[in-house]
Amino acid sequence: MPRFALSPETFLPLTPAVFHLLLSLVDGERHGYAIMQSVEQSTDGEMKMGPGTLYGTIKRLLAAGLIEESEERPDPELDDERRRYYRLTDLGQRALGLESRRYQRLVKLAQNHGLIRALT
Amino acid sequence: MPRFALSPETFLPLTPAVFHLLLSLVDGERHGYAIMQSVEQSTDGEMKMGPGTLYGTIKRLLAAGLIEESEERPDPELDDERRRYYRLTDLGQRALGLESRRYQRLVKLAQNHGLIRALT
DNA sequence: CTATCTATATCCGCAACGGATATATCCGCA
DNA sequence: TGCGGATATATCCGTTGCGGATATAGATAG
Repeated sequence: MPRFALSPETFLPLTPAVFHLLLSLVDGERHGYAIMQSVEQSTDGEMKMGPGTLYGTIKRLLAAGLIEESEERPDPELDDERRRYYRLTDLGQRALGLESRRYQRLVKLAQNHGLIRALT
Repeated sequence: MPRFALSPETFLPLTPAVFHLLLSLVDGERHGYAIMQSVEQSTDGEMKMGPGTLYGTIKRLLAAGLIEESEERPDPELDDERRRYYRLTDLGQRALGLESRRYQRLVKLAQNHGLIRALT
């Protein structure tokens, strides 16, 4: 936990790995391995996150205060004790929102220059 | 110049610095210092590219074949001999288009998760 | 009972970023 | 005409982050 609450702008731009990891937590808690699968699935296999990137990035995001570990466990029947669950902090949520808006402006720029068409 | 023409997909995802540099060349040739100013201006000062990032990135993009140096000089009256002009290669153009579309899909994802609103 | 998947974690080489520094030219202006 | 700030390119190098390889071990299916 950082001694001073940093403003989310200081983390921008996010690296692609960080962006995808945060995005995979936007709907609720997930454990590491599930994040890995979620990133690959939501990008149709385009983005693959190996264990080195995954756990290294988790560690950095914890230290930066963008995610935090959850103590809640699911039903013991469905649980796997090895798992460690993570969720977005308010700071992480805000950084993700800001970065998404940044992407949106870049898409607009690219459209204005004829690189891509607007979606119908 | 690479011995084998790589497909543009192999360069994805682009780093933010690379993306902005390529984007600033999409409308035509520019010299290094003008790229720096263009990036800052087109992002309303949000993205600032110092000389270390600028010239280091230019060197890497030349080696990768995404940009190339232009031999054409403007009117001698308007010219500054110190300048070195660069333009996108076909490969660079394609990589930029692919990355823009990738951003577009990510924006869509973020919208579906309520992180941002769709633009009118 | 054994192979494969799940799950976490660390190591470490490599690439990229980016501030600092250096050098020199261009240009407006006093 | 000469002074200073903006223009312009380039390198150096410390720090960060990526990402494949490797290790360990419990869960699961056949």
